[in-house]
Amino acid sequence: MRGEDDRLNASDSAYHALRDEILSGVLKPDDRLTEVTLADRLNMSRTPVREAVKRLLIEGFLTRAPGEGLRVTGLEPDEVQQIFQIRLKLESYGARRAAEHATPAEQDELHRLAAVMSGHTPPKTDQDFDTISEANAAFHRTIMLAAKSPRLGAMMSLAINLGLVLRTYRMYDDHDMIRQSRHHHDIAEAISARDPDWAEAAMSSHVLAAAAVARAFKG
Amino acid sequence: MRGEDDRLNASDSAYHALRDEILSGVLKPDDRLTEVTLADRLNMSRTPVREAVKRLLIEGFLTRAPGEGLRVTGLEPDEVQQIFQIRLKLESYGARRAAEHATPAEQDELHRLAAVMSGHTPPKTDQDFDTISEANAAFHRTIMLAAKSPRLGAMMSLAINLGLVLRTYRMYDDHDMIRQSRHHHDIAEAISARDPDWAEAAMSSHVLAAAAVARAFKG
DNA sequence: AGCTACATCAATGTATGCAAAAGAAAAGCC
DNA sequence: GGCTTTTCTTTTGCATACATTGATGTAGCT
Repeated sequence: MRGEDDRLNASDSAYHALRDEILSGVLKPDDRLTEVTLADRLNMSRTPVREAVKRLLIEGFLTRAPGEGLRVTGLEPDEVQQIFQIRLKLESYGARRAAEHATPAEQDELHRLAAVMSGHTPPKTDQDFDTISEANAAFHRTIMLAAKSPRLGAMMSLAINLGLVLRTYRMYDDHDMIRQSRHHHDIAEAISARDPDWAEAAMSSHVLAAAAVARAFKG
Repeated sequence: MRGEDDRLNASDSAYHALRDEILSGVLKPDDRLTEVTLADRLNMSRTPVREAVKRLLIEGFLTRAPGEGLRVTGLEPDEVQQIFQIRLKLESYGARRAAEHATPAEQDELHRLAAVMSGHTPPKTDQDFDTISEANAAFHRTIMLAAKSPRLGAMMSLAINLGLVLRTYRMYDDHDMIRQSRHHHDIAEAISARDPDWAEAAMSSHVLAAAAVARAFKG
């Protein structure tokens, strides 16, 4: 899943490149951008850049000033918590539905991913971090698929994109990551037990814990 | 807000045209489409159609079959209820935030819109229907604005688009519409009272009532 | 006859050129 | 000198041509 930018089409790689630059802070809030500028920077024509920009506009990462160009949307401190609130509601609903609709294969996959995560937790190397990060993303994606709701899927992918703002795992210390890993096991078990209430509560707890970490984090 | 298709750019009007055709059933689920076909039908080039299609893909109204073209996404009966569940969670959160952040002007606007609705309820003419429908949309949009959260706004606009599936007001009888109108007054009052719990509960009640109507509706 | 390889076609992806809208700056008018 | 008008520039919107990809079918070989 990494280093395959070549295999992606230009439109998608433009989208990811821009989003990463926004999230990582290379493009700072209130920076003025223009489609041609971006196309030059990414060595491609305006067309794919345009598509990427349009998507980022819809998702709220960019805003277009009428006659002036594009601006990176600033992220108020309060907004991080709002994003967690939205994820809380959508993901806990997703977990509930997953408990109702997950196939055996999906249940196994969730347990496997949870095991991968705990196997590398607490992380010792950057490699561990990458593995965990990927397994984490796959875990949540699998739950979304198991929820068997294309519409919810569309919403969640947006919310998860927003959630990427917090991909800075530097916020998490060892204790936090161990807890997070345990939560994933809880969620997988709740889904295997086909217990929607448990799955919803476990996911809520998981998201709220992450929100608390983010709230406590300074710097 | 009506009859101004001319003032919209091609890309947006393509989006609305296609979405309306999907929602109204002109384009039926599993219909096979192609970008050129659509461009011809709408008398424009592929470029704006492409943008519209991409957005509809993101929103889940269309899906792209790898080597085959585009398909209109079918709407399982269960999915209508799922959409209501999503709206329930997002809109009640929006109402909560609106109660915390609405300006006096926004509060007045909500009361005004609620009054417009009840003034035309129960509707006697198609004109009344249009007025109500518009005031209803404006009401929910105002709450979204009052919530003062661009990210939530992005999510809600997606959810509200999904909610358009239910714009068929034919489901509602007079009794339902009177109740709906009363709910809007409740919500406006809760927000004016700056009572987040009340606002959230009132909005939940409102959405769940609509979900119940949809569930009971056959044909 | 069955399989492989190549040709062909349909659909999407990308580049580029031109048109239109919106601001900003400069020139003319009062 | 201040205000209006015009033009120039910047940025986005749209169309068209070309490239690429993947599917289908057909011919040739075994």
